[in-house]
Amino acid sequence: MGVSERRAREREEMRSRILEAARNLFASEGYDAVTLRKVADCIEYCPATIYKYFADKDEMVRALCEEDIAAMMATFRPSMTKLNPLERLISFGGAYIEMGLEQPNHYRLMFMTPLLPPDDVLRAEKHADPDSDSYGLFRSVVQTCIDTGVFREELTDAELIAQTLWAGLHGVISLHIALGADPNVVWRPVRERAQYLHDLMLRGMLREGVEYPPRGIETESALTAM
Amino acid sequence: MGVSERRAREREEMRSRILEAARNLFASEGYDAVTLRKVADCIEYCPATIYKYFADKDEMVRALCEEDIAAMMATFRPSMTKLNPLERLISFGGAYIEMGLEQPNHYRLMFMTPLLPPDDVLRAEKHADPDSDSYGLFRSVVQTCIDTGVFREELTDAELIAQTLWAGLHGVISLHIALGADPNVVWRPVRERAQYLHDLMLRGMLREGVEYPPRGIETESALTAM
DNA sequence: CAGAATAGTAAACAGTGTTTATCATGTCAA
DNA sequence: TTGACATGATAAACACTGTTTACTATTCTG
Repeated sequence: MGVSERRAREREEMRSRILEAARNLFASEGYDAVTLRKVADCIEYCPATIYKYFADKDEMVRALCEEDIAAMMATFRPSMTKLNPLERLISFGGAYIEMGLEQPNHYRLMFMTPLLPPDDVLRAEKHADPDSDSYGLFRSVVQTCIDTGVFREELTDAELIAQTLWAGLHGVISLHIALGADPNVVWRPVRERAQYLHDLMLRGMLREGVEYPPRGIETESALTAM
Repeated sequence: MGVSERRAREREEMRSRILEAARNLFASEGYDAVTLRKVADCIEYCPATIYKYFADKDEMVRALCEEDIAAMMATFRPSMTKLNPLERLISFGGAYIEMGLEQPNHYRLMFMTPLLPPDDVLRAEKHADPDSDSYGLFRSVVQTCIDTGVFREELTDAELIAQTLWAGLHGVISLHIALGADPNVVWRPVRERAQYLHDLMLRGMLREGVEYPPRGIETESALTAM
């Protein structure tokens, strides 16, 4: 009965071939540049064939995005064990920033584009997978910081803290992606702004007596990811 | 020679009629719902006519957005004179948050969508107009705060401060617009998060001894705008 | 070996933003 | 007043989208 396994494998290979054809287009030119006809031409199949592997264009590009982002965040995981909770948090933020700046098209689709009303029950289960649930991982790091007394006494809501830190970094990244080329604003360097806001938020949250680690930690982990 | 004035006026009226037809569609259903054929049907003209008044769809919708956003921000201006610099800053932030939450489609187009390479020289001059340059106004409020000793001594760069505060608030708003309906995140109420991050940033910037004003100021000005 | 399931395709469908060629009309100088 | 001209408006087409349908082969399976 090895035939069904082979079929599944061939199917997976075809799926990957489609995604790889779309990947270059998307990463370099964005969502609109990914045309089903272009992708089909690239792999020498007809456009309708793609619908045998993906429900629609959006599902295809989102699958590709999730793969790539999960892969980038995965390269960051090993360094987590070597650091203390606060360093882990800082390092995670740094990796997130680099990810957004290096893959703006990915970032734009995943974090700056509202997803259609799901009406699809399969999505919810898919995200339960901790590898692709970066937010869940981030929140658990925040929880660890709370448990080890990193934050001020009154800060007990991991969701609020995680969402606030996320929003801050997301603001710098997304504003840079959307308006970074706007000539009407004299932008300060985006990494400096990200660093400054990151520091500002964390210092405002730290319990008195907890020392803020020197910079360089998140830079190292970002370098290993490149 | 009143004929050319009348012509210009008629042209402006027609322009307004187009924009008003597009406004409802856009505000309630977003960019993609604004179809040139729908707009044309609505005003009982043919689609090609719109091109006599706007270069393309993007210019049309952006013109509409700028008008509406400038109008919302304008309702906020009068209250500025009554407040001290720090209160003004806080009030401005509050108005910005309300604007983003009340007009998500406007916000999305103007602050979450990269503008095409301008290659158009007219745009630069247009934005010199201080009424539509909300960022310039905001930065000037920041500068006043610097000049009156609101911020810590080392904070002397109005651009950096303005861009950082903007990024923070933008992060909360844009993340809410893009992923606020994501069932995989247990979101805390968006206004509370905006308030918290706003406070967090400002408190981290305040000079020692400067007291942080109580809440309620920005709520009042937001109410007058409704 | 018959039948079901699947991969793949050509062609069409229903939209989109945009351009072109053409017509009508109101303006203005000769 | 008339002829030239600019302008507003249009019908029709263009060049694309994403997507669906009807129809082939091919391959596996009971």
